[in-house]
Amino acid sequence: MSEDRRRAVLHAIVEGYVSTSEPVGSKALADSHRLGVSSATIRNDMAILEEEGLIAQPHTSAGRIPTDAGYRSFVDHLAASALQDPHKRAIHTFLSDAVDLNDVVERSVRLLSQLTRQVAVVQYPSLRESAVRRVELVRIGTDRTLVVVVSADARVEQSTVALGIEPGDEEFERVARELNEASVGLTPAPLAQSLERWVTRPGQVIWASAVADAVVAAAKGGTVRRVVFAGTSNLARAGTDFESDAIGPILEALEEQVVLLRLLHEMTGEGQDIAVRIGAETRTEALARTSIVAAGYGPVGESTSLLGALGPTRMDYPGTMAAVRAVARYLSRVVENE
Amino acid sequence: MSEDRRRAVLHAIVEGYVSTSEPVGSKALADSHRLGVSSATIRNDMAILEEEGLIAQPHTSAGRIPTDAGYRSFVDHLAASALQDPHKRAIHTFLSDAVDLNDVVERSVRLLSQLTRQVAVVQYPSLRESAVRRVELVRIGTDRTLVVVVSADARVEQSTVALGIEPGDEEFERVARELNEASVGLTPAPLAQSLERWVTRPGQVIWASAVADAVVAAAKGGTVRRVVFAGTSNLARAGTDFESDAIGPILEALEEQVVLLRLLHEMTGEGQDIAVRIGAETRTEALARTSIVAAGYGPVGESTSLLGALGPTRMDYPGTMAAVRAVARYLSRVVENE
DNA sequence: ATTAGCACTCGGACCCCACGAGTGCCAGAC
DNA sequence: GTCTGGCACTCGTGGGGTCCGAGTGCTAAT
Repeated sequence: MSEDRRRAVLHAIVEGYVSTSEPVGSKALADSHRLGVSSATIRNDMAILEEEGLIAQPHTSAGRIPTDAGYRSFVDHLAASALQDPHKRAIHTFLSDAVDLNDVVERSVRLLSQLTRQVAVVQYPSLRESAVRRVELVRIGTDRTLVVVVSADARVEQSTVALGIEPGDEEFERVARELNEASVGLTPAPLAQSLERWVTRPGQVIWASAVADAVVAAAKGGTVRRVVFAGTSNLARAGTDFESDAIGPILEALEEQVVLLRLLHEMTGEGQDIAVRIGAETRTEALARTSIVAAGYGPVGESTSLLGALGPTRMDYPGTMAAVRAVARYLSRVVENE
Repeated sequence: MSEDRRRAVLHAIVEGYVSTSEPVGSKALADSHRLGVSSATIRNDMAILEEEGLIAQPHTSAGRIPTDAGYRSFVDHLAASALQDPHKRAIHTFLSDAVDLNDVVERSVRLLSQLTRQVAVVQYPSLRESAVRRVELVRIGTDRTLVVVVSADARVEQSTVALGIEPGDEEFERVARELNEASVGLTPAPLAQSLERWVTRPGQVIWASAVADAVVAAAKGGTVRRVVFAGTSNLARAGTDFESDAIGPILEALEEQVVLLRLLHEMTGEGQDIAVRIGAETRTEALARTSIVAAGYGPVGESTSLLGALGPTRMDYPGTMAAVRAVARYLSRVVENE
């Protein structure tokens, strides 16, 4: 059956093009990849692959390069490959002595960018719902206050609130105390109810609701779901065939966190443990020549946050996927324990 | 005296080259810049400027471009120019509704990158010494704890500490209470003494010193002095004459925060309100073709933190300096009030 | 179904040359 | 002494033409 060989040819083309970044011809394939057939046969297969839209030739007298669809077929028929041992060790030593959540995320993103030699992206984890441990009000100026919420799972959220009026010190202290009494030990849902009651108490100060809203928001953990990235220099590395005018839009898209977030979010709706978007599949003008490999991570069962790697369409998919998978797995474990 | 005119010629060359990114010739200068002299005279001046090492020609039959020394002379003889009004308004609207310190820094760095159309860099502010308002211990796992220090000036620092043993709940609560008693209301210096006494109390638990160290460190505000940047896409913008292989090293240098920190630090040791490093003056291989404009900011009198803009040597120095100065000033005021 | 052979295509490298921007210098004017 | 007009010279850029060879598609043979 030539079906299998055609797939082998496609694989060989992808691998060849990825490693050399030059179109690969039928002769080169016949020589190096010991497929057991002659170049003429390969040419026939190539003609079919081209008809199917999986490969293309930049110009008549050149070899073939994979199309987006070609890469797609390649990754779809890829068996999960394991990460190399030295890399595994790197993950361990790199992440094991992180001091807090920020640090974990920061280290992860750097690590991932080094392993993949691509741009790495890590979304801050959304920890699961947990009870409020303490609420702290700190006065700023005369009519504003900082609200700090410490949750039982060691998260600290803060935000500032404008009070509208200038409460006396005594009133301020009293409200802070009452607020704690109404909040401590509660998870978001009951917390919201409890504070609702607290705010509507007869004689309650008018700035209570502003503060209560801030506490609820902080407890939901949800301020903004930030994304950090690292390894942008890999975009300009020799071997990535980006022109300098192609790099600009990519960097813009990265800084435009909204775009990334939307994209990552779309990608995990799909159920698999790891998702790949190739070229135009990103449906983003600036990223038309890039691919993204993303995986979810988080406590077992609910992988609620995302991380991934972004690089040229012509990337090492197996290696990148292995690295992303490995880091996601490790990070899940870390988040679990925190 | 031709001295003045030579300087005018240099200025004109810098301005011309900055705006067109093409070497400027004597004829073009005579025509456009109405210096009142003919191209021949300008040629003579150019010959002298070239001897002085302020300008150079890429090849024999091309115009002149400024050397690093030329730019240096240009900025040294620059009168401080004011920022355009619309930009001033932009600063105000952009920064006025930031919610917390993180947000302020984040917004500042974006703003600065937009104003200058360069890569903007902002170092996190080091707030002045202030008293500890509250210390919170939150248990993580069995033998680790999160230490949260809230200071009177609305800063929140956190770090995790390994305890070495697994204290009982009751012991844990007691230590937390005592720790607060020994800490609240103190500024770093007396705090250190107080905690020293506390740790050496007879019968004190052995993990007290680890926690105390963390509190002192947090109170000093000093964890890590992070640097954030934005606008990296400006490096690849059309008009910056960076090749894509020049961009890589620059991005690397940016991610390598150490390099930036050292550089920024060097720059403010010099006393002026604003410092400029041009090309090779950065003494950093990767940044040989870039310039940095930096200013300190912080509470009046002590501008302890830094921000700046980084771009190609061929940058708009007056505009960039005005923007950096303006943002630094505004940020100082914000930090002052927080 | 595979292979050997062959004519054909076309992009890239190379060379050559003309063009013109820009220079340096000199002799003359103010 | 300073500036200017003029002129010969330099050299990088870009257009046009040619050659080369990698790689192809097709056909006939196995």
